[in-house]
Amino acid sequence: MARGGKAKNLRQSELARHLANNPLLTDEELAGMFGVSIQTIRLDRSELQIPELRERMKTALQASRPVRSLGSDELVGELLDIQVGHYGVSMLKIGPEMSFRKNLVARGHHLFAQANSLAVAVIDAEVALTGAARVLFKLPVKAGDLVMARAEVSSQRGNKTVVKVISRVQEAIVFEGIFTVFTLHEEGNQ
Amino acid sequence: MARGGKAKNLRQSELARHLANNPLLTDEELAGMFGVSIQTIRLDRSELQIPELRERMKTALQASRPVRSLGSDELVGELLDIQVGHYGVSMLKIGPEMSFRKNLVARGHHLFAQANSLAVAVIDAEVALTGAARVLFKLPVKAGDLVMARAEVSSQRGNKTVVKVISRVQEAIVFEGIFTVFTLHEEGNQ
DNA sequence: GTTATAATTAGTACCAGGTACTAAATTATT
DNA sequence: AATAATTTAGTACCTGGTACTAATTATAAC
Repeated sequence: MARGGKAKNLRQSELARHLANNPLLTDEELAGMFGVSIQTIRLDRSELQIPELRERMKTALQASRPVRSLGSDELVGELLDIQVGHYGVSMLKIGPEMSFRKNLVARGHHLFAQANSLAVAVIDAEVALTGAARVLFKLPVKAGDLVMARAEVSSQRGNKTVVKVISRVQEAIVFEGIFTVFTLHEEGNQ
Repeated sequence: MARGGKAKNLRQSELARHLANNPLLTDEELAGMFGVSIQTIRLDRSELQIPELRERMKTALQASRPVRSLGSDELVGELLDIQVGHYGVSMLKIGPEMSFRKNLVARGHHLFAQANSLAVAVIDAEVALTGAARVLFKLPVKAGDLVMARAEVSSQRGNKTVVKVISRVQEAIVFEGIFTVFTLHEEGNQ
């Protein structure tokens, strides 16, 4: 091949795609997949500014840890301020992985998760569970946005607490929710 | 040191703790931290059956990926059946990482995410966004449970569609939601 | 068909972070 | 002092690279 370099471009974009999906692929494996030499893969990577395996693993690990986008952790987002029993504030940075691919609008359940976990965190009890919620997605949130959620306990009777959460992106209200949370005193299972 | 080996035991348990918190530490760094030689660290690791850096990174990455408990994918759960515009069914297996550590009860937003993403998937449009939702968490769901969500389009006027979602664990209704979803025709950004 | 250039492949020296092994030195215990 | 546990040293080898130089092959343009 020469000047055109269509095969090269195609291979490189495929390569970038593969590595984005699976950062654990070695140059040798990639060379096998594309039927080219290891050196070619290394040239491709250097042209595409894609670092080596170990670096990719590191960044992939770091990306998967600190943001705690959703899933394993108790709180979704970063807790900025809290006064248990009264209010709490958390911040969530919307990443592209939290958004629809087509338009990069954040998927609703991420905003819900931030608000829900904040509402539960604000409750002054060992164990608290959401019993009901009413939510409004007032404006679309886009990847890159920083969502600030503020939860306030608005009433508390017995084991039933109502928490209001308002989430903003730069002053604009993007989400509102009213969460009814029930507290359980230990052994709160069934 | 000899028979007792208190210093050794202490160092080894500390080492295990450190590596659990941060799998990226090299033997050299660990040797520095504990003031011993690299060889000692390697002996410790082999006695503790702790693999080398690269392996640790791999397993840490895999642990953070495959479940996709929430985040990157378009649909939360596994799509079992769908008739776009009418109904959809999805299944979600609740893992311990989706639950509160204290009582292994699933955190509400996972059920919400399953229902929300299913409601959006069921809509017959390029782009659909949740505008509002009313949800009820009727029974606690525990780690290990298989949640079946069924979404049905209950009304459609203009760009506004109402979808009802009912989630069950073995016949028992654990979640109900009414989602108001708005469709956008391309370029649906702002 | 020849030629200039792009693209690919080969080869070498070097590096980090290891494994696996052998052997020596150190330290604690009795 | 003798013995056993522990630690350190040293060597050969491995993977998955970087960085560099040089040779080879393909292709478009003339």
